[in-house]
Amino acid sequence: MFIGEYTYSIDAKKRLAIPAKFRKIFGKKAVITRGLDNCLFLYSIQEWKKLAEKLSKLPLSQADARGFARIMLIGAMDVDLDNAGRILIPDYLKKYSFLKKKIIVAGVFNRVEIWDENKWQEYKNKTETEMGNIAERLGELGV
Amino acid sequence: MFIGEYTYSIDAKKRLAIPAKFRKIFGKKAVITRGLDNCLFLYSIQEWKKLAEKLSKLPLSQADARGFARIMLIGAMDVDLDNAGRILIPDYLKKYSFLKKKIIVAGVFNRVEIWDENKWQEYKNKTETEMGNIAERLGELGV
DNA sequence: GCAGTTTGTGGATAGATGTGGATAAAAGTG
DNA sequence: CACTTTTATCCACATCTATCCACAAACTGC
Repeated sequence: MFIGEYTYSIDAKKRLAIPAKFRKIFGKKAVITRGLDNCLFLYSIQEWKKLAEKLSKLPLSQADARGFARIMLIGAMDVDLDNAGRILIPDYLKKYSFLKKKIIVAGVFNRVEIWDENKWQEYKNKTETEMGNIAERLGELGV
Repeated sequence: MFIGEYTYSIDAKKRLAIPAKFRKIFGKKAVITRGLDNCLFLYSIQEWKKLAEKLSKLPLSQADARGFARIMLIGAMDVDLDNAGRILIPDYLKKYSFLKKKIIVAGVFNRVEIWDENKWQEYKNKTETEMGNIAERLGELGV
């Protein structure tokens, strides 16, 4: 599915390009929503339906599950891709993810993540140090 | 699977040749990712799928697992081999691995490693001096 | 050794891609 | 209702990329 890291910038008309490789999967429409760690998630329509189904089945009684589902569902918005494969990001999502000008667009399996460049660097540094040794983890996975 | 050490250079169009022997295994496509010690790993599609499958089973809700999967997956990129068996290396991976002009391409079991020549020499020197110690450890392991 | 094949390397060219702007339609405002 | 502001659709174009093709060097089997 989606794979790879790309750098784009939001232009004067607030448009953000999606990598050509990803466009072919999305088609003309996609769903954007609040992600984790202050990034945004972009799903294809099919994937979004699957995810929404799962989220709706989370037990209403559990506060944390309910919160998780809320974040994902309430923030969601359907977006169109223009002829050049660009999308418009709603203001409230732009605020949520601190998007400025330089943006990282990254494929992670069944979703695309959208990060402000600074936030991405921050996250990557933090995670790489916390993660300790990649080699050990790979070992645990039997790779 | 992959065996041997080869030297190539990145040409003016940023293309890096893959040894003919390896091409037959890869076919037309491969997946390149951040490796260890500032080298890059090149996997065949089948091998990558195995690895990705394991990563995909890590729970999305746990921050550290999420981080690990992100770093591994977002660092990855699918690459095409042209008719002459050459690939294009994304800029962010070139930076990560300090690739300049002269490149070492080496087969290591189920993956191919890509090193900048200088980094490779550095690593080899370091490792060879530690070799004595490593040998002792292997002895402890009964090898 | 030699003819034919494979391999590494370089370049040409058409098409795709990223980015910006022009214009038209829609929505908001006094 | 007139006017401004925003949004959507379309077009322009420089740059990048994929795909071919060329060719010398190395290798192959005979």
